Amino acid sequence: MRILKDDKYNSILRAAREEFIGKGFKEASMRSIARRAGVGLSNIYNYFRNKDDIYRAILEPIKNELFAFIARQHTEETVDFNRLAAFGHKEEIIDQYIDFVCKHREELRLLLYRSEGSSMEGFRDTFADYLTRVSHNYMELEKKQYPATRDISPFFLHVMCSWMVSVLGEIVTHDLSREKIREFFREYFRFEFAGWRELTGT
Amino acid sequence: MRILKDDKYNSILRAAREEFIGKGFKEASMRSIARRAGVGLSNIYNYFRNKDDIYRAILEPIKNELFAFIARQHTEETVDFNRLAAFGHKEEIIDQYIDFVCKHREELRLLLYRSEGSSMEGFRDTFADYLTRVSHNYMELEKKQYPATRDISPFFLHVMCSWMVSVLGEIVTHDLSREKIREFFREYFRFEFAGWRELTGT
Amino acid sequence: MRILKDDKYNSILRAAREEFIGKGFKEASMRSIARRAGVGLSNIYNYFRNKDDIYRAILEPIKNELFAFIARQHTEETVDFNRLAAFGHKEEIIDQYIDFVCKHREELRLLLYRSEGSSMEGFRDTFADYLTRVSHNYMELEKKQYPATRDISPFFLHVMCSWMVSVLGEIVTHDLSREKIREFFREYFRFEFAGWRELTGT
Amino acid sequence: MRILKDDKYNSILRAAREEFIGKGFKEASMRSIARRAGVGLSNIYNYFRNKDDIYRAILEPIKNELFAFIARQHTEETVDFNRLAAFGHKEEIIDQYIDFVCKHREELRLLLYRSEGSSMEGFRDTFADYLTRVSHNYMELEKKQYPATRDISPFFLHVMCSWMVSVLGEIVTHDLSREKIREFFREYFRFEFAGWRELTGT
DNA sequence: TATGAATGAGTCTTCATTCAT
DNA sequence: CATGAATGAAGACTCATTCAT
Repeated sequence: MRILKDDKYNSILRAAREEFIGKGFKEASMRSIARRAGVGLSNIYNYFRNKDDIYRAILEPIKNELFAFIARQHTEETVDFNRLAAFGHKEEIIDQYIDFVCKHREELRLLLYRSEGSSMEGFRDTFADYLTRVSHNYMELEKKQYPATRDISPFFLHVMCSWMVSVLGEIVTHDLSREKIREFFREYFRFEFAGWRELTGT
Repeated sequence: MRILKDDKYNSILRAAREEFIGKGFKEASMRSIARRAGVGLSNIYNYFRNKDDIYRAILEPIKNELFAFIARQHTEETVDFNRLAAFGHKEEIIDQYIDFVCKHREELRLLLYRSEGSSMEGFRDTFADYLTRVSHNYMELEKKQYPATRDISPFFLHVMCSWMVSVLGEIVTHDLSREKIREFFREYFRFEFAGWRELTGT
Repeated sequence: MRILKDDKYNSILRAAREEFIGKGFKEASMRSIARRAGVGLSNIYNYFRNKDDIYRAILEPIKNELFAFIARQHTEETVDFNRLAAFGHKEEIIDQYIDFVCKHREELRLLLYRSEGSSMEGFRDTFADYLTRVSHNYMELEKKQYPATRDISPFFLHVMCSWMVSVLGEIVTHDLSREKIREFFREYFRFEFAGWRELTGT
Repeated sequence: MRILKDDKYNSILRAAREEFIGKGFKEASMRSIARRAGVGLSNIYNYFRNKDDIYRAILEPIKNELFAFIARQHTEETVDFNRLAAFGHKEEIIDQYIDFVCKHREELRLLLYRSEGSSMEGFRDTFADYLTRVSHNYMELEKKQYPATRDISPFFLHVMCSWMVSVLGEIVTHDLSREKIREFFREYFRFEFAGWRELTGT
């Protein structure tokens, strides 16, 4: 029974994933999910409360993983003026990121662009806000160490972060090889670092 | 009759605008538009062919204006190595842009993020591609004049342009005052210019 | 004005003919007719009372011509025992018939098979009944002259006549050359005549 | 539940039958069927996929029975030159046929004349073609045994078969008693047989 | 746990016709 | 004579969810 239950649960989840990825949240249909999963439509409601519940069950883990990854980058090391540059060159970190992105390309696309109508709608903003908060903290710390660092406006910081989000969006939208992504990141970090120095005067 | 007709036409358009802005294309309902406009549902179809037709009637002008604005920036002046910087500082141009953005904030948000299901879906990409094409041409010209200019990868250029799109998105999403926007642009252009010089080696 | 009016009248008629032939009565749409005719939709109602009115304007003449043709065959000559056979061989009559059929193939198809919903629906029956009545009269006369002629049941007569209708239907449905039609009639008359003699004992 | 389900299923089917018979396929409305059946409109779609599906559920069995009957007549006996005549006189076979026709009068009328718009449209042709094919095979066999048999044109054969179809149509259209039908068949077979001999020279 | 039945509001679009001008 | 606007009902079908069993 336990096993059977898990089986169904998972097959519903798998079916829903396919359906959502294929059609986006709004267009996805419970009927169709049930059909794909080989489960009675109403039986789905024994496993999930509603459509949105399934959606979250699929995307929340990825969202958490993503957030956790970001958090880790900004906490596990001591603040370092050259961190940003360093970050750009630390291949292992980039590799982890690329791994993650490639593994969840489709879910991320879903999350970023096709969540309208669900409780995850506005994820782009949520994510950008999260990045902004984290970055802001980071900059505060940095400023304590290097008081000469010039301020940048909160909104610009926000736009920078939403840029990162859109960068993520572009990557998952285009089918780039890992090598291409790595190349891109190199350009990206050089570009960003230069701009950053210009603004902060460091 | 003429006047009456225009009245209804406009009230339908206004009602539809509100509805679309409030719910996005997919969620907007013809019934609701009719109710808002104080018009018989079927009568709408004497003015517009279908839902999408109304949608386009609202957004196509804005889209065209936007594209025209971009095109104008890239054609009416001779190629100039310092153009980008110059562009960044030409207050009048920025002012025009800000005017436009502030005037059509809501429509642009609609266009960028809530057009799924309509014939305008994928506008973010369409716009980014358009920018990419225009920018690519511009860089070709520049390279002819300054052969030393280093190449940047097409994908990076694409990401840069999709950044501009997301910048636009951020601006219309947050309720910034004109002054805030202007401030932002100043930072933006300095940042971008610095990054650009780093990459192109100029 | 008169001329102008006739122009419109005729162009509506022509447009309607195309529409009806293309879609049948039910599926044909007034809007579409108006569009084809280059006439305002509501203006049609200045020339015709309603959809059905147009339909009749197109098909009644053909129907009348057809009925008149039948009537002529059965009245203009004195009753003659060998008439049927004779009829079968009188090439000129057959030719007239073929002319008529070929000229109005499409209208006849419309009339016979696609009039559902109009006041002409049930034309197959109407026509068969008409033929039955005419034939019945004819047989009465014949019986007066040749009292030995055996009776055939009214229903059989009716079926015979509805056969003629379906023969007409088959001809207009298949794109037969005039020669093929003529050949067919020869077989048809021989067959029919033989059967007829068997039943009437003549 | 099983019983309940069957109840609803059948009441939908019954309601649909009435509706279709009353209005023909095109004019029948799902709303109206639901009303007649005392069922929620959308609930119908738990039993049938769509309008056409219901239509087929009603008519396919009758169609199959009809085709099967024809096939049986033409296969279960050895070819026999006098078969046709024999067929005409074999009362039991005619009786079966009459039974079938009387039992499904209304469905047959529906099938033959009011199926436009459904997947059964063109049944008259389908049926006539089927008869033609079967008859053609039969004649081939006969010709092998009696090489002297003269040919008749394919189109004439086709018309003969479509005559049978229209005979069927006439029978189901008029409310004849079984006795009347039987009488009619006697005449019909004598007539047909005589014509046939005339043409084939046998 | 599983199911099939049920619900009721919802979708966009088309229709023939009438009315006021 | 001509028009565009207006009407109101109708079309088939889908939706996420709940209920009884």
